[in-house]
Amino acid sequence: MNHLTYRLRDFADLSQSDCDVLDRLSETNRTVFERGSSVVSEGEPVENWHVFYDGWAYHSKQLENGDRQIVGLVIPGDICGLNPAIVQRADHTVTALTRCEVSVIDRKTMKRTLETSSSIDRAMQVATFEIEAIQREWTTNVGHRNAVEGMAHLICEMHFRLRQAKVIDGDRFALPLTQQLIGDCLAISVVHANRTLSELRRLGLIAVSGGAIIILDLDGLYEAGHFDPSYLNIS
Amino acid sequence: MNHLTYRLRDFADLSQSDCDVLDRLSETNRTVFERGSSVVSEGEPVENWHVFYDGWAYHSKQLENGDRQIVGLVIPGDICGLNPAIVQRADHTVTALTRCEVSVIDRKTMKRTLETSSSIDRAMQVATFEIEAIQREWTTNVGHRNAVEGMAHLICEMHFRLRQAKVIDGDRFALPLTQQLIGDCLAISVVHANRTLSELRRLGLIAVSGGAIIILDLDGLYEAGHFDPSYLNIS
DNA sequence: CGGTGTGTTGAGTGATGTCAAGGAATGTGG
DNA sequence: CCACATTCCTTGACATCACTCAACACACCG
Repeated sequence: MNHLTYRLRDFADLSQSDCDVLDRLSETNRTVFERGSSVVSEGEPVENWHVFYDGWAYHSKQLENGDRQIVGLVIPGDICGLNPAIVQRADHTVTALTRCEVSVIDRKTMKRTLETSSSIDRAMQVATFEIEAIQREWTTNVGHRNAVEGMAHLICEMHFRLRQAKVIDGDRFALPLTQQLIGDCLAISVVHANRTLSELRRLGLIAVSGGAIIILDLDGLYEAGHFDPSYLNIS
Repeated sequence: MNHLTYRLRDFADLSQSDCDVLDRLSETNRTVFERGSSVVSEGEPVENWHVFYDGWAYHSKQLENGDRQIVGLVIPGDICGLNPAIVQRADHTVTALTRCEVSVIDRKTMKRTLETSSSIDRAMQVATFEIEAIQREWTTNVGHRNAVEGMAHLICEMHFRLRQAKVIDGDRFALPLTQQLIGDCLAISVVHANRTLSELRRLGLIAVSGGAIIILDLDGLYEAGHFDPSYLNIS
């Protein structure tokens, strides 16, 4: 069983044959997207499903003044929420943060698969709803929390999701985001992102080393970010 | 055909029998929620589908410090996005802004209906994705736009959705939100919401009269809010 | 007719943005 | 292995948007 299938098992009870189907599905049409390249572009037709076998990406919306709001992060094993059966034109862009291996599954194949297995269908729906719940939390994070709280919350979320997805198992993880991009997640300027990160270090909550975040005080970080992971366990 | 069914026809091709089914569905179990009452409460199990035949509501998340972020507005004919087939516990609260007539449809009945008609199934999925797209736009609105832009955007969105849903047909509509609640949508304080509203009036974009918004200059308002409705037409 | 929720306005404060400059890290071609 | 470019990080000074506190006006309602 590959790790994508493994991941989707968290979302629904999958039979052995479901798992085989998913394994095959994720291994065909494996496409590589280099760091910085667009997987889906705002305004363009959505033709295929994109399932991230490996690599990170971000969902962003472009603003008039050149700013960019990041509306979601994709980690290995995530599906990209844009459902080509429903969405005609993408309302946002998906960009690879690292080199990504993506299973590009065309609409029809996926349709047939979902019709054949209600468990897989359910797993995809649950995954979609998790994205939705995360989105609501982000609105809250960006809106009502200050920079320190928001950044602590973001780090907690990524740590939790990475552990849940079994991508990591300790309190250290690579975060392939520049401070500019972190700022775009939280809707703060680069300069302020930098100061806020320093503040979290000063508080002894995290350390940073070569693009990796080391969580020094998880409880403290949860508290600082008012992080409550229940939104990540909706089903 | 009742107006709820009429609304869902925007989302999928519904046959006459689909419409009949929906009519019957929305007319059974019609429950009234008085202004201020909770339709769904954060943390509690989600047992039923809620389809708003009439009335406004808001989705909100409670914060530690007593603040509240409104993460979405429900207008007549909307479904409440919480899908009881997927979501076990609500990650947010849904509260009636006006007296609401809600069709409360239990999970099993809906399941049977969705299995019977793929068009209805599709309509519900499209409605769900529209909510998701709106949510992304709100994250952007709250994050990267200042108070004037954000408020202009919010008014544009509601005006557009109300027209799309055929709830109104002119440039005037009742907005059953106090300035406190408007502030909670945009993540600004009441005081600032008040000043921002005055600013929009001063700019000659809108007028306010007894809880109703009158749009004086729609193009100007679109521009002020950088409003582009394409996210509301995803399918 | 007083109470309660809502809207309005002023004054002072704080968080975050902008601009600017330089330093560290990383990659590339010679 | 070095020279250089580029990207990213860091820090300081100053500006601004939005917040808080506070007071009062207004309207609806029992």
